[in-house]
Amino acid sequence: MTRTPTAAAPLPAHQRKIAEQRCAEASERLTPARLGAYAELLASNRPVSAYELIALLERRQQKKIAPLTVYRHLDFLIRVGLVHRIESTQSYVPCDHPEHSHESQYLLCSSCGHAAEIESGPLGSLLNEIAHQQGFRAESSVVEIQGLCRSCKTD
Amino acid sequence: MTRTPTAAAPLPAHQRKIAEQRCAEASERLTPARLGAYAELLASNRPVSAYELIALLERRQQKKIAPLTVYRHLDFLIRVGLVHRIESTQSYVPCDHPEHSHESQYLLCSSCGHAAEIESGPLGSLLNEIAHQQGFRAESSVVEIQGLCRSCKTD
DNA sequence: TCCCAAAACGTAATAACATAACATTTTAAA
DNA sequence: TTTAAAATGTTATGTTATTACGTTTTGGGA
Repeated sequence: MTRTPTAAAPLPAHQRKIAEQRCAEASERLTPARLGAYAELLASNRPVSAYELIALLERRQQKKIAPLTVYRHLDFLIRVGLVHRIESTQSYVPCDHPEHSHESQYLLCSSCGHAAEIESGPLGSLLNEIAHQQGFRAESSVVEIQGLCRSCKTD
Repeated sequence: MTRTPTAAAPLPAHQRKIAEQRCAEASERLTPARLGAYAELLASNRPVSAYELIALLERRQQKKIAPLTVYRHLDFLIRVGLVHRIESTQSYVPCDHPEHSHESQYLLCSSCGHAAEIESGPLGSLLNEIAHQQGFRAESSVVEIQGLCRSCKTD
């Protein structure tokens, strides 16, 4: 029995539901192409560059995709809070906790490439406090810690 | 009385001395070209992109400069701790406190473009603590807070 | 002083990342 | 069902950064 080629990376129902919720909240449309890009990011278990994502999607869909197309989808996914951009490596990663929007804060392993999201209330508070002390109105923030994750440390 | 064109941006003696100290500590050579790039960054009072820096240096020196040249000088200046790279805007800024090496932590004004370095012991401690809790060996870190500075907030 | 290896620099080409400009299609709401 | 906004398609181009390779400069040891 033959199977038609997979048209998109599998997207667990749970993740799909959250994606739909976030888009509804933001009054944004979750189109198949956007969902496809999100699913592909989820299928990679590490941050990927925009051009890597293009290659993955082209392989999956067996057709050419323009860079602009993927950049638009990434902009969208970031806008609704499903994806974060890793500034120090110019790559993109699905948010680990997309239920609610939040700042991009990561531990980045330089050996295995894994990006672990930081969940720290005190960190957010401290950043706000620092900005406030300087008379600065913070609108967004980025924290990226480079190093070796627990697994790679021992190698 | 005519003057020869300025060959390099003026570099205050104080800054020059610190640059020499940092290079000595790092056993690195402070060449005229490296010093020229540093002086030009100091002369701009905001982060500049690598290609903006090329344009500034070309105008100053009245000659073509290859991108690689400037990237090498930037790598050097970052290596010895005189310059920081702003990851979220892909630009470069002289360190406000180059006396000692430290992580890159900035308040970035999206209106006037000013980059104000954050001096916060607690922030560094908290980042170390967070990494340590996760079994992560931190090697470097970046903090960038985007928003409006005190002056621009009121506009 | 001269030799030599390492560091710095020069040149050209190209890779990698991102957006502009403009036409067409899809969608959801009036 | 019309229609205006959103999304997408296509092409070109702008911006950022590196690779490959050859030459020059530098500083320390024979």
